This record gives sequence, structure tokens and C-alpha cells, in this order.
Amino acid sequence: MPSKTERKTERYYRKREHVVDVAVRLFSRNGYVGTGVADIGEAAGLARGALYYYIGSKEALLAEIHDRVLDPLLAEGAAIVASEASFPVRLRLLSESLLWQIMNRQDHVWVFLHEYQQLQGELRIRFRQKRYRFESFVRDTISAGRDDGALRIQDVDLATLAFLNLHNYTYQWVGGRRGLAVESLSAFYCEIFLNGILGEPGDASADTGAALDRGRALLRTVRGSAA
Amino acid sequence: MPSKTERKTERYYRKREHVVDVAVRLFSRNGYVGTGVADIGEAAGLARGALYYYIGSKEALLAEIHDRVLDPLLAEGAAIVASEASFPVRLRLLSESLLWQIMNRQDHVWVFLHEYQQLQGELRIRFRQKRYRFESFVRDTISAGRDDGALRIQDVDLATLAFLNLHNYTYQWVGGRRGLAVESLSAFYCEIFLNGILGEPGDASADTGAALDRGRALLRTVRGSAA
Amino acid sequence: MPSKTERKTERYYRKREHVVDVAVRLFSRNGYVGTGVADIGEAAGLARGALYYYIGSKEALLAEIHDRVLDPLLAEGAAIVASEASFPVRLRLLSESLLWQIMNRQDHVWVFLHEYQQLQGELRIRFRQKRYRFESFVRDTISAGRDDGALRIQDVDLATLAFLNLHNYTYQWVGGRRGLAVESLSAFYCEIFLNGILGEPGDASADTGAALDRGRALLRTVRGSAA
Amino acid sequence: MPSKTERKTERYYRKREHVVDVAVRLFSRNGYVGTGVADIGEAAGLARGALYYYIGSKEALLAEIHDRVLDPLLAEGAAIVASEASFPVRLRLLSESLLWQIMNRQDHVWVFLHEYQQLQGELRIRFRQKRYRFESFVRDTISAGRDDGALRIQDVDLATLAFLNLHNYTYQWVGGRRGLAVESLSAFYCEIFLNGILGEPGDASADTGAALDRGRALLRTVRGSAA
DNA sequence: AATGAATGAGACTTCATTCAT
DNA sequence: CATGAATGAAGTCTCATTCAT
Repeated sequence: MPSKTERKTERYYRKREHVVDVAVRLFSRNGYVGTGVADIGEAAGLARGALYYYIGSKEALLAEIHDRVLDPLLAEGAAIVASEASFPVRLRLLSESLLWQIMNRQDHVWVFLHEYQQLQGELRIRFRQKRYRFESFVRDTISAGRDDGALRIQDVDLATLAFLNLHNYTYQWVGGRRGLAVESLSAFYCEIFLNGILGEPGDASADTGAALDRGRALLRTVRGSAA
Repeated sequence: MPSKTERKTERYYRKREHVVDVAVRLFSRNGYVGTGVADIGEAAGLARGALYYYIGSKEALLAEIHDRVLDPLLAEGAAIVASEASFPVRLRLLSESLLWQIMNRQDHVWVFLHEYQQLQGELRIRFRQKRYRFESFVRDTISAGRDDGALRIQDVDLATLAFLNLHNYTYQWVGGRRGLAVESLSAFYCEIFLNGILGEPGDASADTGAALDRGRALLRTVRGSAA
Repeated sequence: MPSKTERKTERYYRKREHVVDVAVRLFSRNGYVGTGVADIGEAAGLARGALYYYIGSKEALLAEIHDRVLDPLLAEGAAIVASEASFPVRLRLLSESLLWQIMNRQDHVWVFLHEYQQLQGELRIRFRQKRYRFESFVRDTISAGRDDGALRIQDVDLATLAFLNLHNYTYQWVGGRRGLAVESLSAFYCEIFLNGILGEPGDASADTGAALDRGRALLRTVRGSAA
Repeated sequence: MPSKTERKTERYYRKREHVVDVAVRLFSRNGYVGTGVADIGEAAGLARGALYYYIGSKEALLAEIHDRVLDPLLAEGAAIVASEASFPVRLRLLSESLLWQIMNRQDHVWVFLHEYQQLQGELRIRFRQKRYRFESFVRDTISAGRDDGALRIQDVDLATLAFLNLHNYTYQWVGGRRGLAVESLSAFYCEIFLNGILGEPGDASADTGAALDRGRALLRTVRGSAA
């Protein structure tokens, strides 16, 4: 009875997906630790026992959510870096791919970026590696730009981190900004980032040395008077 | 007997500070929820009961940590915006002030940026307001730059968020990057950000329209084949 | 599967009742605050976790006990005041109804009359109202008697309180008096109370004025010498 | 230095009295278990250590409160039963003596009547005996009345309990009835009680047998339908 | 006489997980 | 497939009392 088995499996996976959907919503709202397995069961309309039939464990649920974010990111990232597009275009595409997840799957991304520490042992390692793979797409792209000799900045690792900072932290506030489109926010970020890293070194910060030192002295004063 | 009273109070506050120090370290490593009051007591060398003599409640500890980060940030920020420095210098000083906390008080900032959701009720409101006040320093500064007519970008709110993204997310990885100095990382960020927002609109992203569309089509393909 | 569901529910409620039975016994012996949830669990043969599956909270247990006393009291009281019986008969029936609870459910009544202060917030209000409703049955009945013009006393509120004093305080000592029947104790109380309130004013206390004043002077002396 | 010692002792006792005053108020409001030693200290303006210098233990405080109620009651009761007054006058004087405590020292009496169970061991026994001694004054007085052949009721023990019920339970509601005078409430109780116990048996309850039985049948119905 | 600091047991409650049915 | 019942450790917090100073 292969058909019978398959039908069961399909229904099983459908229900499992539903449970994960429910969990994502709860985790993103109340936190991973703040969400009880009982809450998930209740929201999914399943008793505790049945729930475990689908999820295995609470941590497996968290891992599943990680996969849901990382897998498309890796697939799209791989396609982008494999493409023939120019360095700025590749970077913009990576930006759009990343922002698409962040903005269109806010609950998932919140859990992914905020609760990854809750993963322990083997899972922790596995997802650290996956995450690193995505970051490499960005690093390699920027590195190619530098090899073109087009960049003002030289530290590719730091530039990669800056790019990720700029994008990732968006998950913290995007929930409160309805009506923002992926492509326009990506364009905004990239206009800043690309103009920021392209060109001759030192344009904008020039000639501020003395004023900056005076400001630093001021800060030391404030800092000192607090103790 | 002012001296007697004061000496006792001093000792009390000294020990209290020590308990908070211990808590910061544990919260930043294991998470606020993942850290038990018993753990804090053990690490501080205090029995459960004595611990509560100093902390009042676990949440009060979290609030204290928030204050430790926000108070200097607000004091320095206020001094900066009140200074006579030019727009780029003010922004660089804000950057240094913020990065100083992020890099020199990594544990505190980890707790502050990662666990603020655990604050409930009145405390939550109080610290949301304090946080907003610091963000206003950045916003006002950028706004002044735009009024000078010097900015490529027009959306001050979004630029503020970009600035904060760039800096704040640093807390996620700075622990793994020893040997990075506040002033050099701040200079790096500001070179990107200032060059990114200054100047005529549209320099770097120009002429990428067609290539971008081809890339987007590629992404749609990848996205579709996953389902 | 209604039968299946019902059977489970039935079993749940049966066990829940048992837990409440156990709690009543412990609360009445050691006091509400003096009884730990652990004690209840042990006496009911349930682990701490399983106990909470049945009770929800310690205070819910206390509320349940209140209902067990008040609900029959209100049902019977409503039937009595709705009946056609004469004023003395209605009062005797209220007396028997109240004493039935006090004497046949001593543990419940002990908790109800002694620990009601432990209820907080909404529950406190709810049970104050319920209690007041029962007292109204007594008040209305006595009021009807006064309207017949049969009463020696005129203050219906005070007479109501006297009636309740007489009956309620029984919970304090009835545990030490085995072999007392509800009907005979009720008859005793009612013989006193009805003869006490019926008839012309002032019979028994007459002609005691002067002697009373001498006695009061004596008391003042005793009281003064203590200081 | 006898004078020095005496002065110390006096001040000690004055402060001790103050602590007890504070404790009475708190115990009566929040319950004995619900009041912490810290609360008492704070309200008395004493640190924990100093508090224990005066009180010895929390339970000793409770015992002291018991003495404050029972000692005047016993002194006055002894004087009353030793007096030459007639049976009704003696009973009225006992009533006034008891009600004087209940109404003029509501906090003390609340603690005395409500929290006596918290006393353990030797203290429990000691105060049970004291309490019994006061009850004996009532019992002996009523007994003398019966020996005169004036009473409708014969069970002196039960009549004693009824008398005490009537008076003692007053502590439960007297706090909510401002403006009630000891002498008038005592007169009210005694009018009921004396008229209730004096005279030929059976006056008021006569001729109600059949109606009472119908009412009891009604109650059985109500009780049955509840299950 | 008085204090603040410390103790350690015990309070109520929640939780992820298992298992017989 | 699904359930309800059970577990037991761990969670935060309170409390009466003691003791060095």
C-alpha cells in the first residue's frame, strides 16, 4: 500500500507545517523560553501528546524555523554569486534577498536572529555553519569589488559585518513600520552602503580632526563626572 | 551619626554593585530567562535570602543594567547635541559614544539590546522612553545635516534607523573580535555612513536597472522552485 | 465520541472533588496559610505537578470550598423565603438549613467562616455578595415578622446579626460536641431567639436599673486598678 | 544603681508596649501569618535586631495580645460573680464586660478570637485554660439562674455556648458598624437572651410542628436535586 | 541598645516530556 | 493517531530568626 502510506505522510507533513506556523508566531511574540509547549498545543488545537507526535521536541521546532529562513537564503545567495551580474548588482540582489526574508517573514526572522542561542550542541554548530555560508556570499561579493580596485575601504571582513549590521538589525523595528517595500528599503540601504564604500578614501571625514578631538575631550568630561 | 550611617550604606551599595556585575555576566552568557536567581547567588557568594536583600527582584536587576547603559548614553548624547560641533563631527561623536558602550561594556549592552523585552509593565514603558530619547539625538543631528542641504538621502527617520542598525548590531559579533578599537571601528562606520548619505543623489546605484531586473527574475525562479 | 469524552471528564471531576475533599480537611485543621500545596498533594497521593492539573491554584481551591457551602445555603434559603410558611417557621427552617451545613460539613464551614479573608480581589467581592444574599434571607424573614407587629425588638438589622451570631459561632466549638443533632440544636437556638424577640418590650430586663448601675461602678473600679 | 536599672526597665516596657500596639494593628488587619516580623519592625520604627530585643519571638507577641484581652476579662468576671447582684444583673454585667472588650478593643479581640489557633504547645494550653475560666463565669451564673427555677431551658452548657455565640461573633462585623454603644448592644443581646431563656418552656415555638415538617420536606427536595 | 546582614528552609507555581490507553 | 494524566525538577520569592559589630 504505497499510496496509503504516502497519503498519511502528506497529511502528517501538512499538520506539522501548521504546528510550526503556530510556533513561529508564538515564539516571535513571547520568546522561545516564554512560550510553553502547552501554549503551542492549545493554539494548534492539539493535545500535548499529539503535539509531540509531530514535533519531536521543542528544540526541533526551533531548528525547523531556522531552516525555513536559512534554506531560501542559501539557495538564493548561491544563485546570486553564481550569476554574471556586476559587483554592485550582486550586492543589491543579496540585499533584496535578505530583506525579503526579514520583511516578509518577520516572525520567522525574529526567531532566527533573536533565539539562535537557544540551540544547543549539534544543532548549534550546524546552524552556525549555515549562517556562515550565507555571510560568505556577502564577503565574497565585496571581496570581488575590492579586487576591482573600486573600494574606498580595504577591510573586507569589516565591510561584510557592516553590511550585515545594516540589514539584520532591521528585524528589531520593521514590525512597527508598515508600508515599507522590500525594494525601496534595499535601495535605501544600498545607496548608503555602496556610496559609502565606493570611491577615493577619506572624502567625508576630512578636516574634522581638531573638532573631533575637542568633542572627545567633552565626552571624557561627561564620562568622568558620572563615576 | 552621619559617618556611621554612610559607611554602612556605602558597603551595601558596593555589594549591590557587585551583585549586578555578576548578574550582567550571567545574563549576557545564558540569557535573562536562562539565568536562575540561584545561579546569581552562587556566583556572587550569597545565599538566596541575602541576594534578595540586595536586589529586590530579578527584574529590578535587569532594570539596573538598563540604566547602566542608558544613563551614560543619554548624558553624553545630550552634551554632544548641545555642543557647537559641525554636523559630521556631532554624528561621529554620537557614533563613538555608542560604540564605546557596545565595545567596552559588551555584557551590559548584550543584555540591554537583547533582553529589553523581558521588562514588563511600567519598567518597559520607562526604558522605551529613555531609549527613544537617545535615538532622538541621532535623528536631530541627521536632521540638522539635511537642513544644511548636504544630504543625498531625504528620509531622516530611515537614515536614523540605518545609523542605529549599523552600530547596534555590533553587539552580536564584537565579542569574537578582540583588538578592535572604538575609534577605528567608529571611523569605519562613519566613513561608510557619511559618504553614503552625503553628496548628490544616486551616484553609485546608477545604470544598474536592467541588470537588477534580470537578477530579480533569477531570484523569483529560485524562490518558486522551492515552494 | 461523546461517551468517551464524558467518561474522561467524569473521572477528572471525580478526582478533582477528591482533591478538594483533602484540601478542606487540611485547611480546617492547619489553616489555609498553614497548609502547603505540598501537603495537599501528599495527602491526595498526587505529585506537585499533577495537583496543579486539577486545582489551578491554591486560591481556586479556597473558592471551591466557599461555593460548596454557599451554593446549598442559597438554594435552600431561596426555597424557604419563597414558601408559604409563617414567619416563625421560615426562621426555624433557615436555622436548620444553616446549622445543617455547620454541623454536617464542619470542615467546610470552618474554612468558609474562618478563612474568607484570604480570598483576594475579584473572588473576595464575589463571595461577599453571595454571603450577603444569604443574610438577606434572614433579614427579610425577620422584617416580615416585625411587619406583623409581633416583635418586641424593632431593629431588624441588629436582630439579623444576633441570629447569625448565635448560629455561625457554633463552628468554633461544634467539633468538640459529638452527638448533637441539627434539629435539636436548632430548636434550642430558636426557642431562645424567638422567645427573645417576640412579645411585649422589656419583660425580662425590668427592675434591674439600680443594681446594674452598682455593678457598672464595680467594673469601673476593677478596670481602673489594672491600668 | 537601682534607679538606673529601674529607669531602663521602664523605658524598655514602654517601648515593648508600643511594639505590641503596632503588632495588634497589623495582625488584625493582615492576619497573624500574613504579617511579617519585618512589617512590625518597620511600623514600629525598629530594626529587626532591636525588635527581637523587645519581643523575644513572634509567638510571644501573640501571647501578649491574648493576655491583654483575657486578663481584664478574668478580673472583671471574677468581681461580677463574687458580687451580690441577682442572676439577670450578673449576666448583664458579664455581657457588658465582654462587649466592652469586643467593641473598644476591636483589634485585640480580632486577634484573640481569630488567631488563637496559631499558639502552639504550652501557650496553647495555657490560654485554653484561661479562656475556659471566663466561660465558667458565664456557666456558673446561668446555672444559678436555673437553680432558682426561673429558666425555660434546662441545658446550662448549651445556654452558655449560646450566650457566648451571641457575643463573641460580634467581632466579625462590629468594625463596620460605627456608632454602636456597648451598653445599648449589650441591652439588645440581653433582652433577647434573657427573655429567650426565662419563662415557661415552649411558648413561641408552639403549634408549628406540621408546618415545620412540610418545610423540612421542601429542604430535602432542594438538597436532593443538587447532588 | 541597636543594627544590618545573612541564613536556609519552604512558599506557590510552571514546564518539557512521557506513557498507558 | 490522539489523548489526558502524571512527573519532578526548577523557577522566583518570603520569612522568622540569629549574630557580629
